[in-house]
Amino acid sequence: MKEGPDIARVAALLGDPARANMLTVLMSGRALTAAELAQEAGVTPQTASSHLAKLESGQIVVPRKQGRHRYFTLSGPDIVEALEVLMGIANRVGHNRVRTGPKYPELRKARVCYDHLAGDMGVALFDGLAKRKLIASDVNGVALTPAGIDFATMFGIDLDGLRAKRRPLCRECLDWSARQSHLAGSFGAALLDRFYDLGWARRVPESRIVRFSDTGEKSFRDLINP
Amino acid sequence: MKEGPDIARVAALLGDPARANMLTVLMSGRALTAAELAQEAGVTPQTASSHLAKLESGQIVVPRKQGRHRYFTLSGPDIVEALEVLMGIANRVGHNRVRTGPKYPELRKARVCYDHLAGDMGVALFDGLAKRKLIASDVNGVALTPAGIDFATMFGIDLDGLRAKRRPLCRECLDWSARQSHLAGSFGAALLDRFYDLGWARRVPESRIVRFSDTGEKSFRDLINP
DNA sequence: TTCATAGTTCGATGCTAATCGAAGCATTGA
DNA sequence: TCAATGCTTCGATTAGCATCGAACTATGAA
Repeated sequence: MKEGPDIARVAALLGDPARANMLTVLMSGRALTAAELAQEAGVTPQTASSHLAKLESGQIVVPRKQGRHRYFTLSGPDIVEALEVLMGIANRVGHNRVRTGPKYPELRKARVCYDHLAGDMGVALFDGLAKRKLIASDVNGVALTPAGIDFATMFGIDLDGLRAKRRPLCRECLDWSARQSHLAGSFGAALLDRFYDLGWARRVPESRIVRFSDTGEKSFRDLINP
Repeated sequence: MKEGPDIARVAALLGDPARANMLTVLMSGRALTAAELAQEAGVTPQTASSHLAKLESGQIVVPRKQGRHRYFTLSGPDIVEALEVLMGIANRVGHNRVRTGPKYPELRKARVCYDHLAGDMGVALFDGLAKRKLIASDVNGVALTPAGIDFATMFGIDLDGLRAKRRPLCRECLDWSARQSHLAGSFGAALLDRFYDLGWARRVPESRIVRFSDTGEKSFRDLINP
């Protein structure tokens, strides 16, 4: 008997097309109902129920009841990270499900990864913050520098409020499409919320795509490369 | 039909106990034969052959023939990263295969992750280098600072030789046991080789455990926290 | 040349898991 | 109170996959 973590059990939970579809759509960070997940997965509610029971038992998703609705979310950012890494591998080895249309390039450009910005613009954000020395390495991956703290305050982000949460301010997340890192963590999430608030970007409904306006993208570029 | 990378196919490849055992042992960075992998996986050579064919077809492992032996290695560092992330999840959700004995704590303390140091000491290494400002964030995660370049030279590492290789000098790798990052990349690998050369540490045969001598561990602690 | 070893292929077996129709339970709205 | 909706459970069906004994192929040593 081998010792250590049983990765086969976790991987097997992710390794079914229906469950993978559910988890992928949950990467948007939004809670979804069992019926919605069934539809996204392309299976009947009975089948979806069976899959969700497995995911819940394996602590991959967390349920929450509200009347007769049952909402599900991913159980932690490590699930998002696993899915991103697996997407990167699938992309490299050519296991892609391709449908002609504009959405795929848009997903690569800017999308939500759980609650923060991913895609080429997410990577550019990370790069720009590092180049401006607003973030730097530490044992948790990345942390805000003193200059970064000033910047956050000037940019309208309540750092004290973020620190009150039980999650790291900054965390590095591997971006499958760019094969580089973007910024996760509560600060990363707050930045994306701020872009929404400023009107620079908005979520495309029923999708993980984040669409920047022309002026929003210009402001974004100015922010990371003044 | 959903567009994008087909993570279910990749995850399914990892989601079989026999295949997961093979991949885990390949995380040591060494090439292993089909017979060795069969033994590690606890299956017959026929079964191992079948599994290896799937892993090869899915570009998870790369084969190399040498006489009548067929050696296998992991196809890239992203596979290592995927396995580490899955181990982290398995650890968090309690999917552990536990065997009483000394090895598990030793695996957590110091082990090889493909070709670099992982475990608590790997995380301490990362932390120490960051605190000494020898590494810093950049778009690829981490990079050597100018002070870090000086340090590497003084420590006996041929950076020019490393740069000649087609892989990043520094890369961040999530450590499942510590839930923090350790240092991968060619520089990370060179550091571990240097620890071996200096006699500070050695590989435990047939295992991923890296065992530091008492004086070696003291030198290591002095290095990261002078 | 012959024998031993490494590894693969073939075919059979058995098990697991995904699927859904039918039925049932819990909750909400009329 | 009753009907509608969301969701789960039950049971049957089917497909896929892991397993290994037997046989085969390729390579190396005697």
